[in-house]
Amino acid sequence: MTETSTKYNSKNTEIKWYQYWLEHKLFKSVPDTREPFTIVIPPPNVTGVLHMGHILNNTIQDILIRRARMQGKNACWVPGTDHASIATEAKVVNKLAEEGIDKHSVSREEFMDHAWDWTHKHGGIILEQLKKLGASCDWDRTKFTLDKDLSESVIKVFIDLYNKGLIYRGIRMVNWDTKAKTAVSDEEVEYKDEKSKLYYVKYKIVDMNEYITIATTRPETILGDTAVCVHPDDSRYKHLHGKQVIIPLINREVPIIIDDYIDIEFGTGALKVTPAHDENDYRLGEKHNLQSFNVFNDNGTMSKEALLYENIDRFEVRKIITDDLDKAGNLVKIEDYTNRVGYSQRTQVPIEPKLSMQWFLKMQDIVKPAIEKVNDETINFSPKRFVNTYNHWMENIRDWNISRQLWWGHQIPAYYISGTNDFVVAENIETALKLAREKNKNNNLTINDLKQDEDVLDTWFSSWLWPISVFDGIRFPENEEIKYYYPTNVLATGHDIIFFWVARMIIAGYEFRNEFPFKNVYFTGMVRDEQRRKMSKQLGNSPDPLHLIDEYGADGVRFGMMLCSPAGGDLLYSDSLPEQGRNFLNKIWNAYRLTQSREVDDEIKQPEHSKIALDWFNEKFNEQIAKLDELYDTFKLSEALMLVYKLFKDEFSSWLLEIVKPDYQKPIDRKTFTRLNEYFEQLLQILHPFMPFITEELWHQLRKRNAGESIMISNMPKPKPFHSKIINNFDVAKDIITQIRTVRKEKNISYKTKFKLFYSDNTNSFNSELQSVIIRLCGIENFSKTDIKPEGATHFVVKKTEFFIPLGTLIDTDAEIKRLKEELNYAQGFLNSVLKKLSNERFVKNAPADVIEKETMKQADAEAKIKALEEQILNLNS
RNA sequence: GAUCCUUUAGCUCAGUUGGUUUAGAGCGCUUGCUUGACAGGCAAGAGGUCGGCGGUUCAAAUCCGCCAAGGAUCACCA
Repeated sequence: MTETSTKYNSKNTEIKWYQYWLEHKLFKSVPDTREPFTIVIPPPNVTGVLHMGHILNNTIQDILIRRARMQGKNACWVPGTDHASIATEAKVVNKLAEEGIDKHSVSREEFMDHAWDWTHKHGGIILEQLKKLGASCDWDRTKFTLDKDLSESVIKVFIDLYNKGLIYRGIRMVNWDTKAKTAVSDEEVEYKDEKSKLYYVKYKIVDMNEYITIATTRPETILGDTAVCVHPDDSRYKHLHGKQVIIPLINREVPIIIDDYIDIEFGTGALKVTPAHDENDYRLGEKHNLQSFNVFNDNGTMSKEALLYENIDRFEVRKIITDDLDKAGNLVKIEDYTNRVGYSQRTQVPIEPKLSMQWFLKMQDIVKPAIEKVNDETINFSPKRFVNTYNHWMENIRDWNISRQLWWGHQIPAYYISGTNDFVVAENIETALKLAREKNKNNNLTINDLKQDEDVLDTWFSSWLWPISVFDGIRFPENEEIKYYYPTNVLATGHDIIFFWVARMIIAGYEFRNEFPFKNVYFTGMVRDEQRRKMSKQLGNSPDPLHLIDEYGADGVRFGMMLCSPAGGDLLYSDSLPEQGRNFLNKIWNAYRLTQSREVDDEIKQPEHSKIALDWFNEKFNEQIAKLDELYDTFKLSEALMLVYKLFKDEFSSWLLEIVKPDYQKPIDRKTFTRLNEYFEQLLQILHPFMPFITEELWHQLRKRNAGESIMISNMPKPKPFHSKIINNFDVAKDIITQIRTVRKEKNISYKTKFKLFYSDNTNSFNSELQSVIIRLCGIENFSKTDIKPEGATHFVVKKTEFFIPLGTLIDTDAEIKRLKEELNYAQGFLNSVLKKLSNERFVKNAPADVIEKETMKQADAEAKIKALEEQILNLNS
């Protein structure tokens, strides 16, 4: 990039400064005497790649951490990844399958080797990608949920909860993923509306020449039926109470049971009962002591117990059995029907409800502090409305199925002694042996008599400890790091994982440290396309983030993502967003070029207009950064960025720079130059959290810096008292200037043509100090007060002051009158609304004094303005 | 089905405990401006009966009720 280039080139700059930051270890944090500011990254899937959601989420975290660092806090952002049991195992299984290897033909150890190979090869790419975004994580702290220390923490917690009696093992109806061949939690099931069929099938009654017809969406489960259920009050079936029916095709005799769970109105009012494959049927089965046949294999094909169609897929069987039922004369009819089908979030196959032995965590009691501390705002949610969602889930929480029938993950530390119900829980096999010998009072037991549970723990069972375990606070609760960094300050994450993560981390925080894991939770929205569709691979509507960074610069992308991203609200992405960011980068770059483009002359005196403008900007800046702090503190980051953007673009570039700019090729005075640079530097500082690269680049160009110095550890400007009066005065000048510009435009007068400006000020309200600024920006050759209203002049009124620009023949009197009349109209309308209030007795009686005073002042101002306008119109008419 | 949220300019959103001008911003749009930091720019401008109806109040985008549309979460009947 050359000094004279009119365009900012982000690419080289970004590589250079990220290198510099790493070299000088500027992201590194170690405990010291400063106040800590901690963020733990929501760990992405180790095999994942960066998508737009990550960009948004991590930009937010980087903004918060960079600001804290510049405020002098000891900022620590801990990066890392999670092992994503199901997703990663699926990928490894697929890879093995491609090589012709079946998972079950290799040992657990061999499989784990393959999985680690895969992880080392493909894992952590996402962290490298975050560096391109400018993420200022302390990379030396990078953690992985399967690291030794984190794994030990998970096992320790399992044992602890087991010993407290909160973890139990039991047969339950679980959500079975037939592709991953594991149970998944309720939260991992997505329901979708689906067009399906309702099949009406008749079952013969034993010893009667009669049939009972049931309706089902899943005819393949008929093979597992062990009863037909009717409502006790259903008159259609009263005569069948106590009878047996024959299951078609397999001719099994099962009872007709009676239960008021039945909805008489639905279908035929008769329900087939399949206790092994439906949650409600399971309950009926328990209540009525029914048999249970598991008609599916783990992979979703029919099992031996089905008696028919063994090893054929469940959806294939649905078609076959429909035909067979038809042939056998049992199919009555088929209707179209819409119902909701659960799909596995990970593999997108339909969930099969299945009875199986799983490990559960009792939730009822351990959620209590987590509910309380969110509701009393010990933990602050932004936006607040997510507290409702949180409460709803927490108050209806069900026990958490924490076991997964997988190998990739933390193997459950339970050791079976003999059979399946005799086991001990211990952190290793040696301790397990000791416990087993004690438990069975049998010192002859050896390690060979023990067999560890095959299953692993849910990935979230390790990530819920993340804010604690990354500082090793589970294994060593009193270590310096956990005591210094915990609790953390902010968690920034998508609202879609409020239950998976946020809620469970809060639970873990209180359970294991008796303290909240983070003070604030910032929920981001979803990134969608312009039609509000979610970004997805299938639609191909998601841009490649790295490509965007390449094209618009990381700073540009960060700007684009933040500008339109209200907390919790969805972000509708379009390329115009990073484009705006890139344009702004260019603006900053060129503003810098302007400030440095002139020779500095110590001899020339500072012009008055420059001094006035600089003084004004000083006040404006202080006013704005006070607002900025407020916006940060309430997590209104989009608004914070907008404020900085406007401050730089409008106030600094368009007003200040235009005023202090010396004439073409003339030098600039020393005083102005110095102050400009001071303000420029401060602007770079407040811009830095949002756009770290360009600000670092220009901060270094601005002055010679020592090796290792960086804007990212400079002191963030603090709000100072400011004078609103100076700001308000300047606003009047802006108003006048805008009016003059409008005159030029309407009359088509070139900016090169100079003209005279007069004002008539009976009320002495015009602050003539600002004359020099107006002259500077408006090409005025003479600006003076007059008592005689000039002929052939255009008019405007600002506040109570009338202004005249004599334009001689350029004046179109009729148009002038028309414009003034419109203005008069508005002023009169306004005055009326004020008078209406003031003439209302009850208003005058009830409203507070200051409100009435304001209204009275509005009245006076409006009347003065109307008077001025009326006079002008009168003059033009005469 | 239950609970909750949203509805303000063409689009995305601000708008504090009701009262500083008959509502603001960014983008988009319209018009004008090429020697001057930047056309990836500058300047000026148009555009809204604050979803609808009713109520409370001296005063409602703001509080309350009903209705309508959209969305979210949870649950789920075969």
